[in-house]
Amino acid sequence: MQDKKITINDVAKLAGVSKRTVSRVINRSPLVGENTLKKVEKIIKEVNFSPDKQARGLASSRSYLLGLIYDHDDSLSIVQVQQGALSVCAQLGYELVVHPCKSKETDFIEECINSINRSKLDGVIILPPISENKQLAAALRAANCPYVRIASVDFDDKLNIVVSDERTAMKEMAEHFVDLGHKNIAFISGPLSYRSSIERMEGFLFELRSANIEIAESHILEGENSYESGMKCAMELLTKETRPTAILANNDEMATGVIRVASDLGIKIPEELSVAGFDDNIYASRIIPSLTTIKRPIENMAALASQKLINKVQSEHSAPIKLCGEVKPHLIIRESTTKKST
Amino acid sequence: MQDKKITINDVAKLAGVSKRTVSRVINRSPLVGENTLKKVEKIIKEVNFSPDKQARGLASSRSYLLGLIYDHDDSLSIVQVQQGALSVCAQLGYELVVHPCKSKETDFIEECINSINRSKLDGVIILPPISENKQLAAALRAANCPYVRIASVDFDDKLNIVVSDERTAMKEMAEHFVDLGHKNIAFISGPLSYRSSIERMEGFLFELRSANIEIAESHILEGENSYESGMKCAMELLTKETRPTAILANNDEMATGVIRVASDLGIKIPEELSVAGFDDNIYASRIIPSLTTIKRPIENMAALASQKLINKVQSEHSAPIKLCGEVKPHLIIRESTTKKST
DNA sequence: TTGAAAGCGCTAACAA
DNA sequence: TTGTTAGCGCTTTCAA
Repeated sequence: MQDKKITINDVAKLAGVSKRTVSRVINRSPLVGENTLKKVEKIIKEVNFSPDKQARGLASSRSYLLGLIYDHDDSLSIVQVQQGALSVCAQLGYELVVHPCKSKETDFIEECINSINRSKLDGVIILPPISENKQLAAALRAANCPYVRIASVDFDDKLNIVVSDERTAMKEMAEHFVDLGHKNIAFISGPLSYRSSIERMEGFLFELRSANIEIAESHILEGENSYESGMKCAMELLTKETRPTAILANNDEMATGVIRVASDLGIKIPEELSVAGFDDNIYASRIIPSLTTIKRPIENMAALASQKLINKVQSEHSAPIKLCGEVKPHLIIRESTTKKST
Repeated sequence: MQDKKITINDVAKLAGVSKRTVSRVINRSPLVGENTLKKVEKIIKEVNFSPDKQARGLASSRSYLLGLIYDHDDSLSIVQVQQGALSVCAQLGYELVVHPCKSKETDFIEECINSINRSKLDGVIILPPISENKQLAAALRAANCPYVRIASVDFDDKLNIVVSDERTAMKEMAEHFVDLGHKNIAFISGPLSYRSSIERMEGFLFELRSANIEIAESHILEGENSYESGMKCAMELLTKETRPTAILANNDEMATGVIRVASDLGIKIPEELSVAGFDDNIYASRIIPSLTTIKRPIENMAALASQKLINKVQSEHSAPIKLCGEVKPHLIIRESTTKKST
């Protein structure tokens, strides 16, 4: 901790160049002679110099802070997301600031923007479902705050969004249901105001139709993506005269609610009822029966989003950014689904 | 967003005072005349001025950034913790930076300290179990970085720690087991290198002894707090000749593992086996059967920790800090425990 | 109780 | 390709 007081001036002196040159080296400016570059870099290493973020920020009006905006109700996978984002941030000298917000309150956008301004965040990553919020995106643009949205559909400039193809993933799920011989299928959608809900639903229904299976309208319920909502919808579905033999829920939370209700009603899963979800949240593999679901590679998506964001933020400066993995969701088959009983 | 450029100079001019005076107002210095104070505060409100954190930080070598240090393996309740901390941070103008770390890697402490220095964090909150790490605390002290630890025992200066009385909570649990008539009880502890594991175990065993119940040594297993570890221990316990009628695990994760194994072995919970955990994590109420457990008010603890930390950071400056609620853990009885079958 | 001036450590014009 | 000179917006000596 001794070396904390080393400043750009010290480096400049030691290297026998000007401050400005050191600054150029730090910022990877191309306008530095090979020799000077080497000399300066050597000194920097030797004295273990790292530039002061605040000073840098004050001078260049950047903060090296990235924000993570998400709805605080819907934060189950937030840990993985943070991990993914951090893996990139740490590498590139950015810090991650968390900002859960309450999308139900009317002034949440204003509140977000204020907070961003106060901390001068260089940019933000927005998680679903508020990543779909148009007003938020517009406000961000107005405030001149770069953002990257994580979403399931391509509703923004390529540079502003990381998408996972949930529609196709849902087809896999539908195939799985078909393979198992289910015909009397029910679906609990997410709120239809979300594009992702529509995507998932359409992907599922479309593929089912290709297999000549049509879900009765009464077997499609609009849920709210919560456990409680899953229970409510399940109760409705499972007390019908002709009960479905398989239920797909828009997410694992709701699927968990379905399993709960089925259990309470004495309906055996998967023997009498197949249930599946979406997300592969932490508990999907641990509940009993373990849940067939679709894994969303949310950690990778967050990493990718960070990369995109930092690229934008650094625009002119060149930054060597490693690209990271796949963002394709895929089916995971577990205990909660099985062949339709005959 | 218009008002972004307003600086302390503008305010000073408008109020007809010097920069320095405005600064005093901002920092709640007592050396300001009543009238001046009012005048300046009025202007500040009018023009919606808020001081620039970076400039402030650069000048005063503070960052208004607090760090949250936790082991990235053990991050299930991290969301609540963040919430609690943020509720306080936001109020007092601090931002929260997340820092998961890998306590298993040898240089994790160095890595932490580096990261703290780089971002000039004003202080950090350390979550269990690494809150118990002595070397980490020592390194923090050496680096002159204020910290507050969240823990289950009082092993540091009052100002540096927020404790929840887990020992007493465990007594409640023991009473519950006794009330249910269990005598053949097993316990899966956490790693015994953790003080919290010891606390919980001793609290439990002690109270049991008061009721003249002694757990056989073979019925006390040391787990690792993970789901998998819970399964492993459960397998051992449930395949013994005389199987326990009740199992308490050191946390919900392990309890979930126990439930899984019992289910696989065809042992009915709670009829044939009572199971309980500790933490009341997100899923404790949702698994089947729902889990009897002890709720740790982790959100409140985090809020309290933030308050303590900010108090330390601001030492001389007076800061109006609302105190927040209880940090007493308590028993929650759900489906997974019941009377010993006769 | 207040103010003037000198930085905090860096980047950004503008020259050279 | 490099250096000089100003600041960024605030806090902090030190005087008044």
